[in-house]
Amino acid sequence: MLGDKAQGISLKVMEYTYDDDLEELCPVCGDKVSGYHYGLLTCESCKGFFKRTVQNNKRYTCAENQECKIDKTQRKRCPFCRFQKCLNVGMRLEAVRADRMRGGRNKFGPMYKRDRALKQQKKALIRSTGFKLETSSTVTTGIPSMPSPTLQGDYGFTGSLHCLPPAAVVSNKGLLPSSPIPMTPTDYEAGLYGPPSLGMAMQSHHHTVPLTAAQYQQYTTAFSGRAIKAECPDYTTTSSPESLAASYSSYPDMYPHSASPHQPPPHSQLPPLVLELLRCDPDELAVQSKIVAHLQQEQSGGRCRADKPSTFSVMCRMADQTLFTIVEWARSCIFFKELRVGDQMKLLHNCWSELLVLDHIFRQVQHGKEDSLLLVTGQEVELSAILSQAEGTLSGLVQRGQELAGRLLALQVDRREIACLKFLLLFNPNVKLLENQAFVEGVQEQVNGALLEYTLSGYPQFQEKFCQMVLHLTELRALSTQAEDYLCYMHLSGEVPCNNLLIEMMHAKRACV
DNA sequence: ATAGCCTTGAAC
DNA sequence: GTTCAAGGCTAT
Repeated sequence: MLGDKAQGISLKVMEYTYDDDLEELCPVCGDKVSGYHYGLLTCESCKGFFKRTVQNNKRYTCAENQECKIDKTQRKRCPFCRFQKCLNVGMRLEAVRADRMRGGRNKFGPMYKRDRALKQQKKALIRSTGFKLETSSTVTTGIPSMPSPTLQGDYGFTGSLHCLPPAAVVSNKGLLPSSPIPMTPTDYEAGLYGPPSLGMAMQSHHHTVPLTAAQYQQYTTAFSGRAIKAECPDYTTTSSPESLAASYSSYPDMYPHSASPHQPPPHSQLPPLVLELLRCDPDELAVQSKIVAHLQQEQSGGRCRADKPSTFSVMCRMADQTLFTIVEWARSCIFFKELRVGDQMKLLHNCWSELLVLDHIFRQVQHGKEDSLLLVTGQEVELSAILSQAEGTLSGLVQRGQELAGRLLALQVDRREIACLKFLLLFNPNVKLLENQAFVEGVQEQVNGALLEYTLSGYPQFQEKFCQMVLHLTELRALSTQAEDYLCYMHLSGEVPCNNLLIEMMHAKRACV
């Protein structure tokens, strides 16, 4: 068997053997793989199913618990769970063409090629060592790892993430749908390649199905057990102020914030714009589940270089994935999606680190514990563990973040306000060379107005709240600049994992300043 | 609606 | 010219 393989390789020279790929099983249903489809190797039927679903904008419901087993024999039974699984394993909506153009190649081509090369490499390594990579520790990395007994359990993605502390998995919105991704028995690693780069994500806007907010919600809903959409009126993405006003009068308060004991203002006090911005927010559990799934795949597949990735590199990958969800969020946002791609990129290049830091900070606000961090994966890590092992600059950054989180917690900043702050960071009128400067300024003003109105009516006992929050944005910006500098330094020292959207953003930003 | 097979066409 | 991942077609 091993001999046959080796011969196959030598005969086919260095060209990858297509048959090797086809040996794999479809990550959705376990059927025979027929090639790369919409981002990864899948079978013909799941390819067709995914295409039909996206093209025809189908909406399914699950008659059970949204956790139906999907295999070759049962895949027809629950299209909801099948589609959920398609998304969870990483099939890409963007690869379904909006214009239905046939033939040709898309932007995923190089990714497929890279994935093939990686698989090939890995197979060669397995052949030469006789082991599966997961159990071999022959290859080491130049990256100094920072092992810590307290951290290993939390950071180690080597096992499944069953080690998630229950408290961390439970959020204010419900439960994470059991184990995010049951990996197939084969060492499936379609998630190895990272998310498409920003350029790619942006370009795909022109040629593929743009992710509208409504679709986004539909898809994110598919991830989580909890349906946002089911709880709120279904209006289209370009809702008029009237329809907004009409719908929010009967709106349930779907975003209770858990961080503070303060009762958030009733929904009747929400300015329509605040409500709309809130609606753009992705479901945090959906995001969490997606990122966990991705990291898990990366971990199980990408073990070529190190058998225990360093804490820093794991953090980078988390941040990288978070950044990808932030880009996705922006792309689906009201106002933002009206902009030309050039402006979108300029705005994102300007504020990516601020959004990333705000995301982290608000997670800590919701977490509400001074002495531990809640990661985007839902894992909880003792602050002392981080501070004791992280190098000085990183410790400083973490602490500075904790201080800011503490101040926002004291301010009782709620989810609605964060939704506004994100827009204020995104629509920064100081960004140079914008094609549509006036529009960006207009959005900034509108959001400012809505936020002010919201804080005044929602927290009348606290007239200063708006000013305080905006002041904190200054500290947030300073913090994110410091974080960027640190990332740059680490990048130059060669300690940041490659193919990283973080680095791409950093370069893009530095190039245009 | 599903899934196997067919056609198409940009990248190589 | 070849590849192979898109979309299309059509029995089941």
